[in-house]
Amino acid sequence: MESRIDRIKKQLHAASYKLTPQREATVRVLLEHEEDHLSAEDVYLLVKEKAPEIGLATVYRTLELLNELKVVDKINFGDGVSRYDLRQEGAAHFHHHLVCIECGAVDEIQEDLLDDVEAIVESRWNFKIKDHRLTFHGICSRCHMKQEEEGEKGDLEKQHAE
Amino acid sequence: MESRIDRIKKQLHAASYKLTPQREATVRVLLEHEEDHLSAEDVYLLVKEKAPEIGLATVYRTLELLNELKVVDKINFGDGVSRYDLRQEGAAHFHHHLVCIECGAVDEIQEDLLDDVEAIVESRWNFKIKDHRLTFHGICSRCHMKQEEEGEKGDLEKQHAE
DNA sequence: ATCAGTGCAAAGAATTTGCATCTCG
DNA sequence: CGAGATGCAAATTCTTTGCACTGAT
Repeated sequence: MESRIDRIKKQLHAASYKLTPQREATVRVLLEHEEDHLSAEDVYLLVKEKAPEIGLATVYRTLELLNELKVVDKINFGDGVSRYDLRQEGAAHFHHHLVCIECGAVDEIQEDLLDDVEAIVESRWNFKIKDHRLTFHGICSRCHMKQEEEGEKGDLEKQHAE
Repeated sequence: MESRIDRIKKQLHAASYKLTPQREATVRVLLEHEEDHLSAEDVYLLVKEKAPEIGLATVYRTLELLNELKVVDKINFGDGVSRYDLRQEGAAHFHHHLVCIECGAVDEIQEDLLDDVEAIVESRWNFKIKDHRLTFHGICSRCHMKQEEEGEKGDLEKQHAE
């Protein structure tokens, strides 16, 4: 069976780029941290564990390249750094994110859910959609549960607190 | 009738901030360029026309403040700079954007359209949504039309081109 | 008089670029 | 071999911060 990395290799070759050890190491890190929304610096530190000679500039150049090839998507959650997220194989569109405003966790939604909305936008605004970015900001299930626990405690403590 | 700027003034005061001339000038620029997705630098240059002594740092500080007060939303279209978009008065959620990958134009969608999707996300992922960011990337109606015109020309020119 | 707000310049952080050197195809 | 890729350091770009000063209440 053809591995994920082999297919990425082919994509590089198809666009006449070389598969250098540095690029391979970078891709492997991305594959091993698929759900982690790594920044360039994060990727750099992880790649460095296996290929210590690599430079940060190379990581930036590789991520930029992978972004062009649509192997990764560059995303920005508003915290000053770009993050790089592997695109699901065969996914027509980019997946969505749930950003928790309490704990900062970022979860992924692979389901598209936007078909209806996109149909409306395409027809009503006459806009040919090629891709999308959808992020929800709110309270994740974990923080939600935590708050409920504290809420129970809070009921008892209310008399003492300010 | 109470003006938009008066209401922003009240919001500032409610949070015990002053509406200084610099802040007022900044807000006015935002009001006058409501659809323009200005960067901090853009705002700075525009404010400078009316209040030449203002410093860039003050603009950054004001925009940050307005962002905290939810008067503006800070957005990022992936071009390295943050942009600041006035929130519609009374809008529960942030509006959406259409970014044209041909000409770079950014149009706004004030309609929410996400009610159904949000209901699904809230129940299926148990995530309490507080806000969202939705951007579509594609070809805007203007570029679309332009391309069709060129397409017609193209049919005639095809024999000559590479 | 106080204290938030300001302007300026310097600092900081993220990313890009120039260039000599190396290496994949 | 030779174009493309790399590593390093310097340069850029965007944004934040320190600090002395100003201006309202």
